[in-house]
Amino acid sequence: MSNPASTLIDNQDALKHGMARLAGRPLLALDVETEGLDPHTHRISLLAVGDDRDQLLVDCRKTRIDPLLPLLEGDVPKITHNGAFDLAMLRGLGVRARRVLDTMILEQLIASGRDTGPLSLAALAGRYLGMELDKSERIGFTTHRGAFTSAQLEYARRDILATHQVFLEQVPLLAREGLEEVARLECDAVAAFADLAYDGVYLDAPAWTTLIDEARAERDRLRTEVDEHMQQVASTDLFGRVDLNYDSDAELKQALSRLLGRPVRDVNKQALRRLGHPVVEPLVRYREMNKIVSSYGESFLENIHPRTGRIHADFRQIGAPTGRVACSRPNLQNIPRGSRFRQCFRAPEGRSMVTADYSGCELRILAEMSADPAFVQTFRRGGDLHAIVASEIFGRPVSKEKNAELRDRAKAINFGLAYGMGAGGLAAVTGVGVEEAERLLARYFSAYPAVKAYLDRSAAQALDRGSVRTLAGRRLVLEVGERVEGADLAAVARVAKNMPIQGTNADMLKLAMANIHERLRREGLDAFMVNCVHDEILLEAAAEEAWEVAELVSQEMVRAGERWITKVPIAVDVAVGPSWQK
DNA sequence: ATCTGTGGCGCG
DNA sequence: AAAGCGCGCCACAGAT
Repeated sequence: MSNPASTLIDNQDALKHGMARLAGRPLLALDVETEGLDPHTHRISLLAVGDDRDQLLVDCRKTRIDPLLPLLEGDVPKITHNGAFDLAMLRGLGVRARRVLDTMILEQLIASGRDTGPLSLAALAGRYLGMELDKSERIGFTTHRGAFTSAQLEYARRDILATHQVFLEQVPLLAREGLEEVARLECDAVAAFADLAYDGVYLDAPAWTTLIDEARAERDRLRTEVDEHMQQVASTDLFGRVDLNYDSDAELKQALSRLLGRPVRDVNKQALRRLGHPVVEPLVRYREMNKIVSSYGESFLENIHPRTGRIHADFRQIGAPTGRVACSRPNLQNIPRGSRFRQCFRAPEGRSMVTADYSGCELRILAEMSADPAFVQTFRRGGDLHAIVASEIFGRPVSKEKNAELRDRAKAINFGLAYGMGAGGLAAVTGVGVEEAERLLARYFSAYPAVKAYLDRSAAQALDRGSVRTLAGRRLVLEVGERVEGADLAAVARVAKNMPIQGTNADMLKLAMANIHERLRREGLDAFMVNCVHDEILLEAAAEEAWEVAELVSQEMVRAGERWITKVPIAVDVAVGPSWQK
C-alpha cells in the first residue's frame, strides 16, 4: 500500500505534523479501533481522523494523543458512527471529546421508524456508496499486539472515508425531509449519552440485597398461603407440598379453573382480581414479590462493574421510534417507584444526588398542540391539574383530600387521552361501567373541545400523510397500506395521536441533556448525569455544588421545554438529597 | 444447548 | 373482536 495517507503515526512529532495537515478542515470524521467494547477495561489501539482527502491513523498504544486535544475538544464538527462508543473509549484516555455528528443516529432519523436495514457503518456504506467495508480486518484489532498490517490500516482509512461520505449523502435527505432541527439536537446529545454510560451510577449493593432478601422471604410466605388454597386441586410432592409452578401460566390456569369450577383464561393481575376468590390476593402479591426477586435480584447486581463499582447501563439514544431513549443491561428506567428501591441509587460520600423531572409534561404538550383555551388556562393558573379537570367534568369541587376517587378518574382520563384511549379502556382502568366511562369522556371533551378536535384531526391527517411529527420535526412513518384496516387502522390512529406527544417529550429531554452536559463542562462544575427516565434527569454532584447544579439543571430543562412550548408554562420539580427521590 | 414468541409486569 | 402508547426483563413453552 503506497498511499501516504494510510501510513501510521506512532510518535509525537509525526502527530504534530499530521495535525498541521488537518488544520483548517471544516469537517472531519473520527473513528477508533479498540481492544474490546468496555471503555473501563479496554483501550483504544488505533485512532483515525480525517476527511476524504487526508487521514491520520494514530497508534494510540505508542503515541500520546495530546496534540489532538484541540481538535477533539474543540469546535470542529467530528463525524462518527455510533459516536457514543468512540467518545466513551476516549474518556478512557482522559479525553472529553465534544462536537460530534453521528451517522447512525442520523440514519435512524431518516428511517423514521421504518426497517430500512441494518444501521452498521458497513451497511450504510453499502447502501449509500456501493462501498464494501471488509469487516474481517476489524477482528484483528481486538487481539492485536504487534504492528498493524497495511490491510488493517487500509480498513481504518476506508472507515473514515465511508463515515465522511455517508454523512454527505445524509445531509440533503435530512434537509428534504425536514429533519434538520431534530438532527442537530440528537447529535448535540451524543456526548451527554457517552458520559452517562461511562460515568455510571452508584448503587448501594448491601441495601439492595436487604430489599431483595425481604422480598424473597415475603414471596415464600405468600407461596405457602396460596398453597393452602390450592391443596384441594393440586397434586402434592413427597413431602406433602403442593406441586404447582406458579410461574407457569398454563399450570396456574388449570389449577384456578379447577378451584373455581369454571375456565380461567387470563392470569394477569386485573383478570385475577375479577375472579373474586380469596386465593387471588396472596397470589397477586406472590407474583409481585417474585417479579422483584427475579427482575431486580442478584442478576441486577451482576451489572456492577468490577473496576468502577458502578453500573454502566446501555442507553440507546433513539431506543423507540417515538424518539424515546431505551436502556438495558440493566434497564435503569423501570426501577420500582417505591422509594426503598430508588433510595439504593445514591451518591457516594461527600456527594449528592440531584433529581429533576418535568411536571405533567405530556399534558402540557397536549395543551400546546391543541391550544384548547380551557386546558391552556388550567396550566396557566397552576394548581392540582387532575383535581381541576375532575371539578370540570363532575361539575363540583374536587380535591385530593375530599374526593380522591373522582380525582383519580380524571387523572385516568388525562393520561389515557394521550394514548388515544376509548371508553372501554377507561372503564377497565377506573372500574366504572362502560356507559359511565362514555359519559365521563363526553363531559371531558365538552369541557375541552379543542383537545378532542386536535386528537381527531391529528389522527386523520396522519393517516392521510402516512407520517406524524413531534414539535422538533422528528418523524414517524406509519404503516398504512391496503392491508391495514379495522382494528389495525385504529391501532395506527392511536400511535398517530401519541407519538407527537411522547416524542416531543423526548425532544425536550434530549435538548436539556445536551445543554446541561455542555454547561457543566463550561462552568467547571463537579457533576455528571447518572440516569434519565423519559421526563426525569438524575445527576451526581459534589455536595457543596449540588444546589447550584440543581438550579442549572432546572433552568436548562425549562429552557429546552420553552423552545417548543409557548402557550403553557413548563414546570420542573428538582430535589437535592443523598439518593434518587421522587 | 440455544433460539424465538408469548404473557405478564416493572417504569414513564 | 378488541379494548391504551413506548420500552426491557423474566419465565415458560415449543422448536431447532
